[in-house]
Formats: sequence, structure tokens, C-alpha cells
Amino acid sequence: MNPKMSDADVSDLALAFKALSNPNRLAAYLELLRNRGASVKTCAMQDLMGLLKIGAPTLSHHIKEMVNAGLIEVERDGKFIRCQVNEPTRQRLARFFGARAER
Amino acid sequence: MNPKMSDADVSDLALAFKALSNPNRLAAYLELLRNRGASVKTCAMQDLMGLLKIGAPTLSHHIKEMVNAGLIEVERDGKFIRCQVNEPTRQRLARFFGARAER
DNA sequence: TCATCAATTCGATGATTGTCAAACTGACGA
DNA sequence: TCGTCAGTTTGACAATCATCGAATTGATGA
Repeated sequence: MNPKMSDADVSDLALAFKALSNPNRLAAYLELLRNRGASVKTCAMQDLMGLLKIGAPTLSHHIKEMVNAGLIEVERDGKFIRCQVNEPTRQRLARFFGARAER
Repeated sequence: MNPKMSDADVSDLALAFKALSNPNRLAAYLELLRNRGASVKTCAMQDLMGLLKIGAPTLSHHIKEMVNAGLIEVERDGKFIRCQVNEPTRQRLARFFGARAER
């Protein structure tokens, strides 16, 4: 039924799911998802630290892992960083679960 | 934009993603997804062992974890088991990534 | 009844992970 | 130029995970 999938695609997907398997990372991604429709689409690290009772080193590590998994993008802005969700990946994940269209 | 999400919902989701974060489990789930449209929607353990160069004890463990995460359902049929994807969870995951309609 | 077969449970082990504190970097403003 | 601030890197450690072999269970068919 579905076009089949290479081993490489499977391990890319597994990487994305692994990144979302940690509750703190998931909550961070969820926050970025919610910001997707807002006027300011990005979060700095301190915004996320407000939600996630974890230290800066840990969050920095989590962000790096989400970037590495292709889930989010990070931009530097002087002292700050700006995180936002990676759209192509988000859409690929939605399709994986069998979604068809999206408004 | 989105209705917000309880901590419990977040950890349920994290559990599902953790289950999909292992390449072998992901490949098994993928196989069940592909069978979703077929006439025989279920797989026995040996069907999955054909794909996944791992032993029966390990696969049994993986299946239990996917059941526990709500990703799949398992039914006993004599000596065999029949696995298939859990539809409500599948749809919830598709919606998580922002998909709207389906089919 | 008994041998076989599908699947599960148990116990162990090496690998990976999440987190922290401490030290570091690089940008900004005084 | 200096102190401070946002974020990063490093090194460590406890906890969790994936996998295996061996033993077990329960159903089937001879």
C-alpha cells in the first residue's frame, strides 16, 4: 500500500522519535509547535527553561539532539538563540502516521 | 492555537515515541502499518522475526512494550499471536504533528 | 500421553541516556 | 576594558535499555 521505505529512512525516523521520547524534549517541542501559529515563532533557551525544571547544560544538550534529529532549527542572535520547528520534518512525521491532507 | 495538553497526555505521548525510537520496534510497527490496508491486517511473531534479525525473546519484549505504549493490539490465537496497529493512537499521533483531515 | 512448536519469563551484561556541577566562550553594556 | 549574561562544553555518575541464552508455559497434533 505504501511506497516502501529504505533502511536509512527508517533510522532517520527512529532518530526523530528518540528525540521525542524524553518528556522534557517532548514538552519543549510541543511548546515550539504551539508557537508555530503565533506571531513570534521562536523561543530562546530561557523561555524553554521556564517550563522544564532542568538546568541550562541539560537543555542545551536536548536542543542539540533535536537539531541533530532534524526536528527543530536553531539560529543565533547575539547572546540568544532562536529555536523553531523544522517544517519539512514535521510534515514527514504527520504523513508517517497516515495523515493525508493538511489545510 | 492548540487546546493545550496535560502532563499525563505528554507522558503518554513520550511513551509512544519511546516505543518507536528503537529501529527494530519501528520496523515492526511500520510493517503493521503497511498491513493496515491489506486483507489480512495482522502479523504473528514469526512474520516479524523474518524482518528483524533478533531473537524471539527480544521481539516478545518489544511487542509488550508497544502494547504498553498503546501503539498496537495483540490477540491470542492458540499458539500464535495476532498483532495489529491501534487505530485511535495512530490517529492521535497524526494529529499531534498538526495533520487535520485524513482521506 | 508425549514430542514439538510459538511465545514468554528470567537473569545477566554491555551500551546508551539524562542529569548535574564546574569550567569555558563569546557578546553586550557600562 | 571589565563584569555580566546566554549558552556551550566537559567529565562524571546513576538509571534505563537492547539483547541474549536458558528455562518455562501452554496449545497442537501424532
